[in-house]
Amino acid sequence: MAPSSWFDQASWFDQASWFDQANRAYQAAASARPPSSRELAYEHIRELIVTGEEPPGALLSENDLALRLDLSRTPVREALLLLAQEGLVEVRPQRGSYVSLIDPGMVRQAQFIREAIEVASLEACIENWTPESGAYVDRLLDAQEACTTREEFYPLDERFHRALLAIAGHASAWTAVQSAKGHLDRARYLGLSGYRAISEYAADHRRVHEAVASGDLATAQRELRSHLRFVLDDLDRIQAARPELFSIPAGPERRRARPARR
Amino acid sequence: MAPSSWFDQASWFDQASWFDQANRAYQAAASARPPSSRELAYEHIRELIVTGEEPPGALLSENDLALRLDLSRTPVREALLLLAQEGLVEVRPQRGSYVSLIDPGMVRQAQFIREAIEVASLEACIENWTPESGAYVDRLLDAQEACTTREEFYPLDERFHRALLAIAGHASAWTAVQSAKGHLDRARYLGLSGYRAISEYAADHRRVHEAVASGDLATAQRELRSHLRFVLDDLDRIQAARPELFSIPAGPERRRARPARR
DNA sequence: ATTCAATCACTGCCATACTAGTGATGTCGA
DNA sequence: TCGACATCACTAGTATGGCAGTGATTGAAT
Repeated sequence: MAPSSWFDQASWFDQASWFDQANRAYQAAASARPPSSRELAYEHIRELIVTGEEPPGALLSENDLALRLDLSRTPVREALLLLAQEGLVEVRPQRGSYVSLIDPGMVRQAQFIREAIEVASLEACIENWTPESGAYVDRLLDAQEACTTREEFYPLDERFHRALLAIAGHASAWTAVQSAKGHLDRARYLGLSGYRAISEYAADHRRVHEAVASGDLATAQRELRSHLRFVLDDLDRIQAARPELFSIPAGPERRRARPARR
Repeated sequence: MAPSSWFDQASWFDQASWFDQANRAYQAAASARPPSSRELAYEHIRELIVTGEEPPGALLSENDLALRLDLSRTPVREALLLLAQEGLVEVRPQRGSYVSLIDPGMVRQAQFIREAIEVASLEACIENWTPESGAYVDRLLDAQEACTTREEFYPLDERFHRALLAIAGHASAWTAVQSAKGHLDRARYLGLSGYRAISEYAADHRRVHEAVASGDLATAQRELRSHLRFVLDDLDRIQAARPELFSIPAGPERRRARPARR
């Protein structure tokens, strides 16, 4: 196998004739110009949050982040603003910006939105199904089944779900899914040790794929729905294990030690 | 009738015992502190765009807006950033910020997302249905049927859809709906003279209400779906009538005359 | 008349300075 | 010992200035 051949962006777009124009344009625009400081800050901070490196409740000081990223406060601040709109950061005026505590209600909402969009897209997905898209997804699933670590699997997982939307012609709905997904991914990273094996997720994907390929809408919807809902099981376990990360019991706590005076 | 008694925010929240905590908290936080300059700028500019006062393609200069709103560029800039993420503004680095041209694909996506979320919420809506919520919606519909102008109707329309989500326990999904709704509302404002009368929209609402109240999920879904899809018909008519507002044919044009030199 | 390069007014991007608000800490008085 | 209060370090919010990129205008050269 040559795993990188269908893994890298170029081949993805070469083969992806059904990928809609909006997505191409977005990629083109993004690659034409070096990423702005704001984009760098956004990506960096989002990564910190989603992977749990900055856990829920942690203080995200504009000044501190600006120093760490070697930027001025302005782009950092704008990144935090976007993350706040996404719900991953809570800005308390004149007090501080914090990594949002995990609000179980919020996660369920995110789950609801994601499920609503992805399940609803299956109908168009089946209509637009072609041998090419089938072959693409098939290769994606082969790769997933060969994965052993989450780090390998997660990008492919994301690509699978994104591909279904793209095939349905709703690629730009991915933005909405993604902003919901931030909350879900954060829960997944915390529930890491994996109550459910990667192989099972891949098997879920395979079942959805087969149902879509055979035009069985009801089965596809059922399989996708149950696949997406596993996150919620994780959620309960995580909350039982680490209640301090959740918003119900307590307010945010200061995590970072106060820096020494100059 | 005492129209203002169920129209104002206070009574809405007093009666809305099923309204979720997130929403209360949001309202409380919003009312506790006077709105920030950024929020003012955001609301103001969004209003300009959605109502069509600044038509698609219009230049929105940070400097110009800052002068008009008597603010510094920072809050204006941040408002534009949020609007850009929402898709209502297109920022072209070093060139200018423009009111997004109406992208029919984008509107369809917004429609798809909105429909997916609202239709999916009906199931929980029926489960959670109570006499109180029924009575609230009923009064809302009475008020809608008494409306004669769009200005009266639109807020009530929004409240109806929001109430269905709230009853379903998915009130916070409204955020996602709303950001999609910006695009749809813009289309509605342009298609103004109303190919479809307000009374018909109100009648749609009534049918959805009755189906939900009687627990007829399938009918409720069908009615809501067709109700939401009428926007798309408008869309085609508007595009035929005013193609210059759409993104397919041409690039953005300068609308504002260049100011005289000093 | 046409081409092409210099110019320039304008843009958004980023850095920096200043402000007002907040809450913990330390101090003073009972 | 304990409580009220002044202080102060730190926060995000806002204002402003300098920058580099962009594209239309201009005017000279062909």
